[in-house]
Parts: sequence; C-alpha cells; structure tokens
Amino acid sequence: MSKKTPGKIWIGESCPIRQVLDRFGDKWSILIIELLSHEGKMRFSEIAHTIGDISQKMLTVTLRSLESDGLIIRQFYPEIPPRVEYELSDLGRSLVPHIQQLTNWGQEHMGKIMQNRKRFEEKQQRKP
Amino acid sequence: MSKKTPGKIWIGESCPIRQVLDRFGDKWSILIIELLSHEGKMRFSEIAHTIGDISQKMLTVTLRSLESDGLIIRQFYPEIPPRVEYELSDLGRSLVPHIQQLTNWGQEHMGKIMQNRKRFEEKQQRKP
DNA sequence: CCGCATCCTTTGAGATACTG
DNA sequence: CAGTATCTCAAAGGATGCGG
Repeated sequence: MSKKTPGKIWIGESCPIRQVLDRFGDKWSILIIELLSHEGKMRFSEIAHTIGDISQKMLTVTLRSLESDGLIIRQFYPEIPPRVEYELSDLGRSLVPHIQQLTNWGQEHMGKIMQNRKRFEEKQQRKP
Repeated sequence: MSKKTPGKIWIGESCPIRQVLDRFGDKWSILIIELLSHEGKMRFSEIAHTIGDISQKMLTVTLRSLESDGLIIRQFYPEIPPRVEYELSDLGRSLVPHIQQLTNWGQEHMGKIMQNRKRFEEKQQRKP
C-alpha cells in the first residue's frame, strides 16, 4: 500500500514495538503463557517438568516477572509441603490469540525458512 | 475452553513456538521487518539512521540473517560509492500483520502492565 | 515443594579500526 | 557507502546448595 510514509512510523528507543519486544523477547515468558493457556492452573513443578529444559532459577524468575506485570496469578497454599499454583489472568489471556497467530505462521513457514537458510549457507561456501 | 488437555500441546525443545522465538526473539529482526513494511525499499544507511541506536555491526548481522532466511531481498548496485537496497520478500510481508497485532496489543495494554509492575515493586519493599 | 542466593559460563551486542 | 574483523563488556542464563 504505502510505499513511503516518512515520519509516520516511530521506531526509536521506546516505541510500542520495542516495549512489547522488551517485555516478551526473553526465552521463557511466551512459552509459559502459551502453556498455561492450554493447561489452565498448574503447579510450579508441573510447569518445570512439562517444559523440560528450564532451570529452576529461570522458572522462578520468569514466573515472578509475569506475576509482577499482572499476566499470571499466583496462588500460594501454606501447607506442608507448600503448594503453589499459577494461572493466566484476564490480561494474560488477552495475549494468547496473538501468540497463536505467530505460532500458526511458524507452522506454515518455518520449514521454508530453514530451507532458505541452508541454501544460503551452501552458496556462501562455494564462493569465497 | 479446555481446562486440561495433557499431551496435546508440545512445549519441548524444538516445538513450533520455540522455532519462532529462536528466529525472531533477537533485538532487531522484528523491528527491521516492521520498518521495511512501512518504508518499502531502504538503503543500509537509511535504516541505520531511522532506527538510531543500532550499531553498524548489528545491522549488518541482522540484515544478513534476514536475507539468508528469505525474509528480505538485498539488491546490490556496484557503483562508486556502492549502493545497497533492502525490501521485504513475500515471505517477510506475510509476517507483518501478525507483528502489528502484537504491537496493537502492546499499545492497548503495556500501560497497565507498567502500572502493575510499579505496584508490585512497592508491595515488595513494604514487606521484607 | 518451592524458591532464594551465590557463583560461574555463555551469549548478545557495542566500540573501534580497517577495506573495496 | 557498506561492509568485515577484533576486542571487550554486560547481561542472560545454568548449576548448585541452603532454607521455610
């Protein structure tokens, strides 16, 4: 549509895109939101086990940051041994469809991307 | 909808979500795609200047990786001085709407998130 | 069971200087 | 102008051990 609209898009230091990227560009946040959207309430150890390759530290850190931003809700049961459950808040849930859009796009196009990448590498190796 | 559908979602080491995250979770890829979607063809220095705080190195690296994956097209004009133009490929363009979905979500909700975060921090400081 | 604290490794990314 | 090549540093993330 628009070929040149200078000044109309702001890509500078704290533009809207970067805010989103800064918040969700880490390794685990999106993954945990997506997981909770499918599984509903989950315990700490349940999340850890389902993801598989996340360290306890990063799970703690990521859950805490999601909680602090109001994206998930943390329920602590002071039993012995203690039990903690996490679930998405309304705010967190409102993000889920957009994540799934991206995932769908990936399902459809990542194969092609990997293929392109391989070809590109081969081309580079023949030239120099 | 579904409260528990164990086994139906795969969140393991190279599930679809992680593929997308690995590809686009870096600091600059999404930003450059979004920029090119608004401005059309752009020269190297034009991109650098518009973004403002990207180093020459990271711009080169990011553009090269986007090119290798077939998300952007690189046109080299062997003049003196040389000129290089970048634009989105069809593949790259197909991602744009989803990025904009996320940006819109951000516009609408990041304020609330920052507010939540501030409150959470205050709460933490009163307790311990 | 949950999660904090500490230490350590790895990675991402900036600064700088140099080429076609 | 549009890169490439090093060097360096800060931050993300992992491993481990302790504590409520």
